[in-house]
Amino acid sequence: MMTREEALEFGMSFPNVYEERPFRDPNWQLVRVKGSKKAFLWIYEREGYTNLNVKVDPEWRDFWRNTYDAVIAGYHQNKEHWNTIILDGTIPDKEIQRMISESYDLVTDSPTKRIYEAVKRIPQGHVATYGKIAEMAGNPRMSRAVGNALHKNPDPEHIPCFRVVNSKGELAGAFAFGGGNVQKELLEADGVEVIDGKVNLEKYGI
DNA sequence: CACCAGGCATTTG
DNA sequence: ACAAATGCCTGGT
Repeated sequence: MMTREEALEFGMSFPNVYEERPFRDPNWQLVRVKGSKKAFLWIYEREGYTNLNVKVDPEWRDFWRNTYDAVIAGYHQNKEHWNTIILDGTIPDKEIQRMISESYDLVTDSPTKRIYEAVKRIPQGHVATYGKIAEMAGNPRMSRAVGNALHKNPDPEHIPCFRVVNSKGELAGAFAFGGGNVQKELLEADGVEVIDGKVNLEKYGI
């Protein structure tokens, strides 16, 4: 059964988080995301059990509450978006970890993040247009935001923005990718033909 | 407030 | 008929 210490350790294992006890009552402990300061895991003792508050998609909220007796509406929080997990040993640790992970995903969710996730989903040997990425990220009309997001790609190692081209199949200018032919070389290494600074969207688009 | 590695519908020439 | 220019959309910095 998961203990208070293990729950905290799991919460702290996510990127960009910190722990805090912002209330008068030191029993209440929060794990928050740096920057936004949004909390995704609350830890406290109540009625002899360690409780966890986690954010939950309203669509799944009742699923969890119905599946486990030890999951109830968020104590001391907005019942629409929060659940409380009572650590009484009746829920498998894996399921608790899943709820905490989903809570983290919810508070770190943003159009920018979805854009990066969409870019990661472009298969090797294929390309996507800015508009396509916008659509995959949830809003077909935010293609401009896609360009902005890719401009400051925080993790080129895992976010293959070289697979993104404009609606005509043209590559980005020399100002991007730190060199004139870098994107072309990356695409060719990927198995994508580049002719005249363009790729054939019929053939390589997704 | 004014930028952007875009895209679309619409207007202009 | 066509290409080019314009305006607005979008979201994050």
